Amino acid sequence: MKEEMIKGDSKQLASMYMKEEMIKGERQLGTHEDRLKDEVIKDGDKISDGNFFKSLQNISSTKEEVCSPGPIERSCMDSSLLNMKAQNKGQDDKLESTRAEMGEVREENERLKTLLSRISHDYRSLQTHFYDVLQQGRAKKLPDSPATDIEEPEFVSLRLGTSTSKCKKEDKSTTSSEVKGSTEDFLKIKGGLSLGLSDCRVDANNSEKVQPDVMTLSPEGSFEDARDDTAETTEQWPPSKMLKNLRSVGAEAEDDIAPQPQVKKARVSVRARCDAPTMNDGCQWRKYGQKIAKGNPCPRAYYRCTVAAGCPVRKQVQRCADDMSILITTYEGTHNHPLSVSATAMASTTSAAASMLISGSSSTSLAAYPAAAASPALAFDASSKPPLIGGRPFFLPTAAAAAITSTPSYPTITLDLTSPAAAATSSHAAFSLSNRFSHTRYPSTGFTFSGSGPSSAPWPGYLSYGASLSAHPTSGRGQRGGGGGGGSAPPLYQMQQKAAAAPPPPPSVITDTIAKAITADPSFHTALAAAITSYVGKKGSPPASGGEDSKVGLKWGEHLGLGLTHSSPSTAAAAAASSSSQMFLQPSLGLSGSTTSASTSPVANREQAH
DNA sequence: CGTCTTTGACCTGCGC
DNA sequence: GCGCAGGTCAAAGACG
Repeated sequence: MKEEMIKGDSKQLASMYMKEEMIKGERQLGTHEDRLKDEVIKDGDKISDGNFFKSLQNISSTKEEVCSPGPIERSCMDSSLLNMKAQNKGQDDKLESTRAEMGEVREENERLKTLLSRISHDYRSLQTHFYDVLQQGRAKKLPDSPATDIEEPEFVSLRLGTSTSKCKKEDKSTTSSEVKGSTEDFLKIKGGLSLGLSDCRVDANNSEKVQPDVMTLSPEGSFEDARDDTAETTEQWPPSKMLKNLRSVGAEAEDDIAPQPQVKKARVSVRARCDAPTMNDGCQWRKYGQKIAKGNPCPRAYYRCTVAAGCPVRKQVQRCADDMSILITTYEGTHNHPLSVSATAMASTTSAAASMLISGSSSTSLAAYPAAAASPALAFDASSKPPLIGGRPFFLPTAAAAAITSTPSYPTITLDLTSPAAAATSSHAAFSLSNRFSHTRYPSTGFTFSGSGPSSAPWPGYLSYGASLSAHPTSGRGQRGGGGGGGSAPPLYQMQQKAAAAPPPPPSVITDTIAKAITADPSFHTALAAAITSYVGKKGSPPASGGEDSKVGLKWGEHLGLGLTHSSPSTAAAAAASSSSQMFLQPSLGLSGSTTSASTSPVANREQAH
């Protein structure tokens, strides 16, 4: 019995020993395999698709080496050899599955490559389309009228817009002729091309004298709209009272100007958290009035652009009744002078939004909705710098959310910088559209941009680009002495908005309306292309006009969010004046807002202006 | 002294 | 036509 027990024990011990050896072998094999796998992963980048399976074969051969018994352990391995072989079989199976997996990965990689190239192609197509539009616009303009006439009407257009100021300030040192001259230069340079929408409303009487030749890249009927807009600029700005004065004084040509019905203007409002009295948008402003608006205990301040004499651009600044930290800035009018970079950024941003809005209001049913609540709307006219597409750089500063609001007279688009994104330190802005906007014309790309900045994309899938918008303490005379615009002397671009009454329609209606507007608005596409170009340029290598290299394209494609996003109504307190029916396009604007940077200090600002 | 801000008055558009 | 609200003017004061 004992012997049997001993024999049995020895057998058990022997089998246990063998098992231990087997386990050792397995461990060795496993460890080595893991190591090899790690190596493969580490070197994954270096291993091309073609070499990858070679690598795998190497791994398996290495395994075989590991499995070959050594002389020392031969006695033990003999018995475990069979098990090891079985194990190897299992490993081979694993290897096969891994190979299959790798094949799938490779296929996916190919798909991604294809997708990337397609995105790149889409981008190029968009750019090409932009240039086409640009060329068409120029071609349209050139045959229209002789060169001499081309410039004059443009001037007249601008001059009329500022005629009052001019008349009023003629006795002052500032010469309108200077402004005119600079404007003329710009127009000469750019051929009067306006990428914005201009109000060119010309009545019968004026049409003879004033033939706005402003060319726009706005939608189909854009030219019509442009005329309307220009007229607005030229005839609307001089308040009727001023016109009266002019006439009484004996203004010659102006005598024929018939009283124009209130031309509706599109406005773009910017909501941003800002402790300073006003935001630094790069322009010089002079306060000319203040009023307590109904429904808001905070006074509304009225500013006039003083960068150039006679600049018709005005803005309203008012704090939000619900949240005093929110500053609502409203821009209106068209700059008739070059802008500084920062101002250009802001102008371009708002102009893009306004352009979108205008096209929508003119071609869609926005106007069909009666106004329910007045909101402090602001229209912003943009001038821009010429570096890139069609000589128009596009910066989307810090727009967080775009909202269409309705006012009795003005369609208003609101850029809400108070969204969570605004809290971010990012200075990039994102201007995005909900998927609803994209389904019509760009179903594949969705026209949703992906953020590029490290922290600028609170919403994945957004392209952020633009300049920073910061607050500056403009107390007292911080902005005194409005100098000229930036030294870069950008061409004159006009962007004016037409307005249409629009009440707070159901969000879906608004969304659809905007979708229509956007998808049917070439000007928006233009702005978009410009924005992209600007973005690309910002990435470091300012692309030569018309030639982004493939790298850029890929980069853009990399950031292109294909995922469609849908905006949700911002919870930010809407300005008391703002209608509750705001449709936010998608806040993603990192607003460095109240953070004052050296470059945005009043002093720097002034220097910049000079 | 020149420029800007303040602020009350005035003008205009709109709704009733 | 009247009243309301928004927008603008312009004299007075403040500031550098």
